[in-house]
Amino acid sequence: MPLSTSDRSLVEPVFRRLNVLRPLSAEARGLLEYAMVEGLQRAGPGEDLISEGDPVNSVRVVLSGWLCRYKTLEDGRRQIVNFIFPGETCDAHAFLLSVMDHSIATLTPAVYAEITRARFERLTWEDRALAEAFWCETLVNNAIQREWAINLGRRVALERVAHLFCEIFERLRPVGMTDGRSCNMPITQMDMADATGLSVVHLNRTVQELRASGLIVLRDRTLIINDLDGLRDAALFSPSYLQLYRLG
Amino acid sequence: MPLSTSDRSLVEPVFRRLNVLRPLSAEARGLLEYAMVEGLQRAGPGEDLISEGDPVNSVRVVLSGWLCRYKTLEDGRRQIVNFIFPGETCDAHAFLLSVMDHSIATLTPAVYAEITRARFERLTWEDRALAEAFWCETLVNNAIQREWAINLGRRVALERVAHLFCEIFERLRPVGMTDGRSCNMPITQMDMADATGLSVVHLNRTVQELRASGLIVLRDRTLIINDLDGLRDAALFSPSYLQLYRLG
DNA sequence: CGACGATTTGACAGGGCTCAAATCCTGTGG
DNA sequence: CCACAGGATTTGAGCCCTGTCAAATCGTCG
Repeated sequence: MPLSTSDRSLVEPVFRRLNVLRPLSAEARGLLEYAMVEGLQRAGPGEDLISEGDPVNSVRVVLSGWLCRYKTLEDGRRQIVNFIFPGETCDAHAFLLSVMDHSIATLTPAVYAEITRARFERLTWEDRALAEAFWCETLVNNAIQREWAINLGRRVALERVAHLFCEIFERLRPVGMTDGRSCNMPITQMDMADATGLSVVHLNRTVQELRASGLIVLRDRTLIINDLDGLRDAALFSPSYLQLYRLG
Repeated sequence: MPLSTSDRSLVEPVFRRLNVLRPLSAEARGLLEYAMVEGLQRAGPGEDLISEGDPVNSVRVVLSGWLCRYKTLEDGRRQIVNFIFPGETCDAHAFLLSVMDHSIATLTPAVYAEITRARFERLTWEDRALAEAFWCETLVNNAIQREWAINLGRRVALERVAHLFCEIFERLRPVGMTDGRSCNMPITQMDMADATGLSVVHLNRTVQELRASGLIVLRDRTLIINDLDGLRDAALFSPSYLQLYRLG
């Protein structure tokens, strides 16, 4: 199957990301690209791609749209435990365990590539750098998860929300989804509340406080960071856990 | 080097744990045991084994004692993001990234085995089940981290502390460190506070509330769970994320 | 016995939640 | 093009959960 230009630009975020973690050979890129284009899928907003308790039989690579990992309590309380942005992989290795411990849902319309477990294992078996790149992704995810723990456990509301904005911005940047000091912010305040462990009402008031301080503008599904250093200070944000730069 | 009986019993928790994740061959067990016994180390309580920002050049397997992963904010606020119990591995694959994003410290005196990166990679290269077992450990850690996110973000103090006790108990059980409905609890309330994102004062009051409800006894560094089902209900605890049982 | 850390208690303040309602936005159908 | 519906955002009021500060008590170890 020949690749169209639009397919190429669609899969580009994936390689941008993986390349930061491990330099990939042209062959590896070709094989992965081919596998992804064959498994292209679309989903609307608010769809569960996979739910807690489901067995895992494939790997999904997000090409466009925002997704989240979340868990819920019996009484409906929901916590978004991480976001998944274009170029990132859900569950690169989740099939090693028996079932999902959490759910994955789209927050916006999304395009992703679904690769069967067998095919994914063949790909990573044949190319060590590719395998390591995917493992590094999992490890970075782990690090993000830890940062979220301190965010939820030890930062106050204003710091938490500021930190969320810093993280989103820095994670979107390497895949080319920021524009100077602004980026798209296609999720609802409800989603932000569930990501920061706050109530919607208080999240809203906290966002207004950040607006009033002049650090950000959040309007029309767009986030503008007027003062990145200021926002970082307010958030006690230090991006090293994101492993944004080429490793040693 | 012939192994003494005491060495054997020391490394037993490691194999109990790994065997749940992947059945290991006698050869793999032998090689790993040998590597561990060669790298035995001791640490006192409250020692950092490795700190945020440090490069990683070895893998540590905990044989006895309790450790924690933690992060701190500039102003000193600390969040324990996970515990490490006997039989568990710190950083099985952290060397794939450049530096530690968090610190690891002992909460009690501890014995652990330090295996160089090269040796660890040789071991896991030669035995696929062993490699997968270690990867599964990392994935389970990931799942625990996610559960902590919902604990910190969406459970109230009483639920959080109850959940912490449930998790500790269930993680100690498979390595034989529980005794009926009780287990050792060698950490301070300060540590529990930093693990649950509460202040020490409020943690203390919450523990008293759990005591008053008759669900637990916590005294003399020992936790007795009088009513495990009741404690689980109070915690909204569901242990599946711990992957305690043999997979597929 | 003294010292120091851990636990506990008290008093008080405030950050964040809940409930409720108003307003704004967006997409849809007439 | 306008009316309307439903969701998202915003505002208000009141309360309570949790944090802070300070001091007392308990425990342990030298």
